[in-house]
Amino acid sequence: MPRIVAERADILPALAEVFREHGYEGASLALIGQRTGLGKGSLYHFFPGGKEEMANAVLDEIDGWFETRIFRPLREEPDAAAAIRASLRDTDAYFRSGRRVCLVGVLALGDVRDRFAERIHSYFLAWRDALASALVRTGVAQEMAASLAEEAVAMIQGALVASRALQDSELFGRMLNRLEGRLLAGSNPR
Amino acid sequence: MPRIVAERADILPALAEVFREHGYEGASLALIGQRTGLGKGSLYHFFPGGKEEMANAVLDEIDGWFETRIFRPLREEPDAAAAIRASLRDTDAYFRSGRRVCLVGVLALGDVRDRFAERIHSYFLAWRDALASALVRTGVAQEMAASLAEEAVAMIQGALVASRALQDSELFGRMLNRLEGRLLAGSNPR
DNA sequence: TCGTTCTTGTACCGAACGGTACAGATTGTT
DNA sequence: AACAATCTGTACCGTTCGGTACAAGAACGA
Repeated sequence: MPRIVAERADILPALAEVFREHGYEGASLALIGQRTGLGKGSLYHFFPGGKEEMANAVLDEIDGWFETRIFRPLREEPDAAAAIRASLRDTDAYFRSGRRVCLVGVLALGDVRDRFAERIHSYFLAWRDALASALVRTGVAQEMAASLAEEAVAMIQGALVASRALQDSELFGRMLNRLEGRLLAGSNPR
Repeated sequence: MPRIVAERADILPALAEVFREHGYEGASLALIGQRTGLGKGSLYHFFPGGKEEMANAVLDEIDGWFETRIFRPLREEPDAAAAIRASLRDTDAYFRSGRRVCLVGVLALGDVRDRFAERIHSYFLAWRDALASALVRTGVAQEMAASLAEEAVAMIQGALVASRALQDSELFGRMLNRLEGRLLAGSNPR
């Protein structure tokens, strides 16, 4: 029997895409096997806990990506306005201008929300608070920053839904641009 | 065999709730039967086309509700600002302040999007255009109205995702209030 | 009272589901 | 060369899936 994959991290991207496209329940083991190129044997070797462990591994990777690429810069970057601009650019790239969906958002809407409630909660919380922190550092008042951040997080999720529903590939970009304008309205222009 | 339901319209509300809570694929016939109180025999008597026909019937009802309660008033009500305010109030009531989810939005994110693509598309289009029409009548320029309307529709969807993700029962209301402020910024106060 | 039509519960179908068991192939170490 | 550890394909488990078939009960006009 030939070896194909050395580490389970190697298949996480494919795994994530399956969950994104089909949701937790819609991602059958047959589909996962097909898209990752691994049989059930291998899948259960890497993920003894089955689908739930697979989903958690994917969520781990997503958490890690957003933490290093989005959340931490927003919290720590000295030039907060630049960090906000960069985070919106990275967000656009990550979601492929709306062609890709947010797995955490999908899980939040589905009936598996309770199973992953804590992870979903902390992901959204981290995003909102990191953005609020950056806004405060651009000179926005605490309360206003919290409102704007909450709005921004919802806007991004809503833009993903709307861009798919309206099948408008440019809607996501438009929305992010307007969002940038509103978030940085008080700070100096680039 | 006792008769329970006279018309299939009688079970649409329960049917809609099952689809909302579990998505299209997650709504199994067993679950539907349990929640509607009907056996498979009755379900297939009322909906010979199976689940797909059930979902379409639910979407029909949703379309109808929004058309009469939200879209038409937005397009036709002489006092456009009042119509916008009323539509946001009705939206809050319909989605139970975020505790209820938008079935059309859920379908848009899932892998069944293609099967219902046209209905999803026209629902979002109708909402956006009706709102834009009302905004124009309050004195907002055409282009600005289109932007605001697009933003509002996305915001509502995003607020549903965020309120569930953050498990914050007041988020949806806050968001609608801010939305009302932005949409009616140019018109006379109530 | 008798059919006829409408409605319903139940048994059942093949397929697909998530998950398990395990033998055999590959690999690295000795 | 021989060994254990690692990996993987396949067959199989019980359950649930969407959907079909159908007999029997209720309603109702004749």
